[in-house]
Amino acid sequence: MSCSLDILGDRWTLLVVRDLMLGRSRFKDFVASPEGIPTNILSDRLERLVTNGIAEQVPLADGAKRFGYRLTDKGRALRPVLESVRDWGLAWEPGTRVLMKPGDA
Amino acid sequence: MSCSLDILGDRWTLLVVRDLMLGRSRFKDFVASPEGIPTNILSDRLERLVTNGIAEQVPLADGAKRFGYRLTDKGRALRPVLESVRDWGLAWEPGTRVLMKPGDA
DNA sequence: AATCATCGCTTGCAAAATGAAAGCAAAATA
DNA sequence: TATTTTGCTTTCATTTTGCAAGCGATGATT
Repeated sequence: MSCSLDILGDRWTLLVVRDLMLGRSRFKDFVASPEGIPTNILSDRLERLVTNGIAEQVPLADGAKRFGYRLTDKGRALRPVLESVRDWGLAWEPGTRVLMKPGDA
Repeated sequence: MSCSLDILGDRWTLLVVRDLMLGRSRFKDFVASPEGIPTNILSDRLERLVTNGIAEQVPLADGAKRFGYRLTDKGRALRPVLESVRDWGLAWEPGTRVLMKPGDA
């Protein structure tokens, strides 16, 4: 648990993972999410996700020079964590709404 | 998710919840956990857990003047979160060991 | 081809959170 | 009563956060 929380234990990391799980892959998409992550934090979190093997960089389109981000298997394995956090919020925190639906990506 | 992470999204909160789930209730017990939480942080986290309705204070023994902490229903509802985080760590982070076993408390 | 807007960051800086250590009064223990 | 333990609080240096501005490279437009 402690090791997991060294990686996941902050306000932003799991939100980025959620966006990745929803299929978003580009910097601007993460920035556009309703929570409004600061760009320097996003840079740092993406870098950490990559170094921790949770996400990886991929070329965006054929021959494009930009890159996007995508979850690895290790990253996709976080789905139960995201779902349990979401479900707990829905059940116990009033005014919580769903951004990630059960069947996504 | 964002609302949940406002409460749970840091390195220590879920570790304290885990200790509570294991039945620990006293300040010194949380301090004695192997992760070594600083006492000022522990104070702050216990206070937040109480104000967020995840834990509550209870008299320790009959007529004692000390108080301990205990999970509320809302706090106990975090079990799936703890378990999914633990399971992910076990599966994907090498060198992770189990402190909280499936059948506890 | 030239211009312009967008993208994916980085930098600077103030404010907040963290962590180590020491201190301390009330409670428990001897 | 004397001593130790407990449950914190305080202090302060360091790190992290968050906002804003800036900036070169890419992509789109004309």
